[in-house]
Amino acid sequence: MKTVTKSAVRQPPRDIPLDTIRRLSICLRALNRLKERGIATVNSVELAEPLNFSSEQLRKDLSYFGRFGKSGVGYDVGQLSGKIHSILGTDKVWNVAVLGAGELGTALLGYSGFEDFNLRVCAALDNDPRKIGKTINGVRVSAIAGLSDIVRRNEIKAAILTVTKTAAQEVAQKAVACGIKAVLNFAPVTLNLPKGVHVSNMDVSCELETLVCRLANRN
Amino acid sequence: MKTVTKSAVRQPPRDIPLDTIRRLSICLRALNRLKERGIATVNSVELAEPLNFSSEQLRKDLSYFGRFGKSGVGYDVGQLSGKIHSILGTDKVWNVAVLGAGELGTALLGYSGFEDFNLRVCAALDNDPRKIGKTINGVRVSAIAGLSDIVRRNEIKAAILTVTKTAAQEVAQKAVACGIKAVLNFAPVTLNLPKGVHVSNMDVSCELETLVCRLANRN
DNA sequence: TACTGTGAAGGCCTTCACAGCG
DNA sequence: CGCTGTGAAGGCCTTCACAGTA
Repeated sequence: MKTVTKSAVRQPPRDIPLDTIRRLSICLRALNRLKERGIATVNSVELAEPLNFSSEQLRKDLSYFGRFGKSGVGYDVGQLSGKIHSILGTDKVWNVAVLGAGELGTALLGYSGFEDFNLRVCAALDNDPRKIGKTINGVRVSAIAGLSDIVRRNEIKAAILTVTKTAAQEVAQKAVACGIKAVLNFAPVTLNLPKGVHVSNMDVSCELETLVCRLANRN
Repeated sequence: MKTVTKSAVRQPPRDIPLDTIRRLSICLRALNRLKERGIATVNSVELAEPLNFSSEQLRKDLSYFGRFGKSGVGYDVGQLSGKIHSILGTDKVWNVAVLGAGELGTALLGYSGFEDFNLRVCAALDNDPRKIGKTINGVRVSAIAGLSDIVRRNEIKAAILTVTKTAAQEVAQKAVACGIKAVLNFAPVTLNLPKGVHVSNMDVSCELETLVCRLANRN
């Protein structure tokens, strides 16, 4: 017999659109800002519109996971925030490694956006002897050879790849061999990694180019 | 009467999927790598598969703009590269400004991915007096007050926003007032800008969170 | 023969419209 | 009465399947 508490986060019946997860992440961030301002209740229009998506969209996204609102009222900010944390799996801290301690890696070690999601960059790796041993934003830079140990000790499952495009594929493979299951790739190359490893590309030049293309076509 | 040269890049009949443009950008980069290796001909399977999309997809993407291949053979690398350049509007150089000369802005001033698209970061702006006047990667940092002049002199239409989340909205608005028509936003906030201004979000924490979410749900 | 180009089919996500509920 | 939650409709993009071509 299956017992489900009324307010539990429902296990989604089928695959959730990737964009749903993205929108809920953005909502979570917005909810944190509302909390900081001491706002206790919000409805779907007030929440969604400043984030540039529709209230129906938001309600549909949430409906995959349960029923979190009050008819005629809206959502309790703290409660909804908690629910979305459960949905996203950020109710616990996730440790993350930065691979490549160049300028981009350094920037990410000081990035202010991770806190909303309980993401903690706890390791930085590089092969440049001049960087190894240095401490950047409180994180000590280690040789990539030590990755395996660091991954195990900190239970790291995800890495941010900020090495050069020449090194990216090789370092990514090494990371996967060390147990990394998800890679956020900043290098302007397409990684080819085993099935089951999740890759997301932060392709700066490609994204900028897409913007420019729209300008070029005046639309 | 409408005359169209056989090999011209066709004006697309309707709105092109955004992902089509993204895929063609990635193709262009791959074509450049093939050129460097001296490879003259490529077919749709050889081109698309290493980029993790299907050959049908690639052919469909291209078909919005014309017919560029040879049946039974494939595509001429140099020629296709040129066609995609026309499609993307990168057959001329586009100047871009970086708003915020912190670590992330600095990283982007040294980023190696822009060349494939004829994008040139030619200006860096910041309000920190300690940064103004410094030269980073050959680009002099100016005060944001000077943005309007710089935009006009260099015909800049697109900017990369790397200021803090607190300053992002204000700086973006200022940029739009100076004539910027497209913004690549790295700050972890949702910008609200006038209609007609193109915004693309490089949301590092949100994207990393989406990866982690997939791990958390073991799928 | 081998690969391109493309209508048609299919699938997935968003939008609509409204029933349900406090 | 106001706002949520959700089936149904609609639209857009991808995939399929194959006709066309050098």
